[in-house]
Amino acid sequence: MGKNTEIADIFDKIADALEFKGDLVFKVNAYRKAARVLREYSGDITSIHPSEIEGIGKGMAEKIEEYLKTGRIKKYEEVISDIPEGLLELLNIPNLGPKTLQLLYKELGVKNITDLERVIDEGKIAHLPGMGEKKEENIKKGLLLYRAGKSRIPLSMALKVVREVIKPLSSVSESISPAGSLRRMKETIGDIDILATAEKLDDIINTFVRQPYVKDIIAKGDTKASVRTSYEDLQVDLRVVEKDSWGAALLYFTGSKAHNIKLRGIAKERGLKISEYGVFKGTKRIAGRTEQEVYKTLGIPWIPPEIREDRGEIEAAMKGELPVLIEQKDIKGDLHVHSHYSDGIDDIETIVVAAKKMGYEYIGICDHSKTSKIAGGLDEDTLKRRNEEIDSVQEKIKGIKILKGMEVDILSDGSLDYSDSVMEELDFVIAAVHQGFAKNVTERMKSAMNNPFVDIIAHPTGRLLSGREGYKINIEEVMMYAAKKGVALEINASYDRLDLNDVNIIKAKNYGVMFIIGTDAHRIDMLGDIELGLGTARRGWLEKKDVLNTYRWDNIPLRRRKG
DNA sequence: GCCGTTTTCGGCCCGACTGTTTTCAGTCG
Repeated sequence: MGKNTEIADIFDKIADALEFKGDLVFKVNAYRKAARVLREYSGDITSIHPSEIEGIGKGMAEKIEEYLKTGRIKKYEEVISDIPEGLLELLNIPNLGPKTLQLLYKELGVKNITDLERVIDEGKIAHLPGMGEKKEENIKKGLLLYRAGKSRIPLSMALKVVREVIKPLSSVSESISPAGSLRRMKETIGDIDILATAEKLDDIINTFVRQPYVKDIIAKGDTKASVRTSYEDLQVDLRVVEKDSWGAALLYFTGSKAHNIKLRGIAKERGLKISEYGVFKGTKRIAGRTEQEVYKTLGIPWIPPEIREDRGEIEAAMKGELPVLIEQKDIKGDLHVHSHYSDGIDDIETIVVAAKKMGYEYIGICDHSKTSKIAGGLDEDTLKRRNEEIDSVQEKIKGIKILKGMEVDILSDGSLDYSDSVMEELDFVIAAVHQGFAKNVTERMKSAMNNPFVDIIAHPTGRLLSGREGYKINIEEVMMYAAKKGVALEINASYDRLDLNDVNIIKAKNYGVMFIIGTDAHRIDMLGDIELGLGTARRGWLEKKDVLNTYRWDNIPLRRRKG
């Protein structure tokens, strides 16, 4: 874990503690904001003065320096000194906020989750001032959810669910769109947000809560309903608005929260007020039908949802320096597809036909090398046979170039799984770590990059969204070396990887790294995962020129061609 | 605690829904 993250975690804990104690909301927010910007900061915190970062002032900067020097922050130790360990953890329980927790602690002596369970069982909460039967019931429900460990689901699954959820609502809606973190293509999704509009607003709400996928109605009002669905217990929030508010509501509901807060702050400075109903001058609505209209009142162009994270996009928009983000139509081919020669399902012809159908100009067949035995890695003879088959399929199918690639293992001593003479015969090589995750990975990757036939490093951090931590690696060092050597880093689009992720992409781009977006498809229906990789690349501010597989094959700036 | 093209003091995004309330606090997003 980097220093940035360590300090961010402490700031978040300070915020929890202060909130619990009933300190000023603005102070609490200041700590939360500092934690967020620190966590996402793309530079080296030790090489600048922290207060240069927006959201970090004198006080925070002092605490950061204190931590870098001594490894601790006194303020943190002070604020938690009189709070029992494990108490603040209870703030993660839905429907249980700081005020209620403070009440339970003071009046009933609740110090941990066991205590909380006990006072619920004994029915003690309902008798407290401001509490009642229903509040107690809601806390009980929240505790069950918390126990179930309701975690975030992968973007790919959320995209599938949202299509199912929207289907039956389309006929009663005039417009309907996913919003929230799903529209921003975040790698994992907490709950699904949907915005809709129609002549009769309550029709949509009523249709929605009656769907067979609704397991439990959490809340239902005139303009908003929340339900728990039978899809993995996923929560779906539906909000309906008048047509004139569509753009303002879509903006508001898409977030991120930090992006909205900044926009609203800027509006306020100019005597305007932005809400989900529109932009207001006094009581007069001056915009709101489209997102473009809302941004325009602030004098800035429309900002793509994927970068609405308050990571400098609003400032860039004001200066007219928004990136022109990469799009699906820019992708000329997929360079990371496995065939049945290793651990893929489909034969080469099937893959090529599918790739052609996607409109690609080329497709890179990219199997595992010999050491990856479990994944059916190819020895030199099998590789030769595979390449001959590629030649014969190429004879048969025109209009798409089939490339001979390999995902070559980086071995535990940093050497590569094939000799140079084998790799030289290939169109391109992706080098990858598949074993020894804790063994000198940084050095091994650098050593692999010293080989002139290595064009790309696959899934550079090795993390899996489903929980695997990834390599023990200094990723900044790898980025710098990749930039120096002209080796591209992969944005692996496989639903469980999305590696590099958004923040690392921004960092790598700043170092001058080039990228590929590869699906790592093991069957042809996974070629569509390119959508996930594109979303991630866009979240990383990438433009067409940053990504190798947007170039035509004859002028793709591969390392081996640059000499 | 942060911040400043009205401000170094006095602001700090805005609203829906729920449950407890005779006018509002808490939680959530």
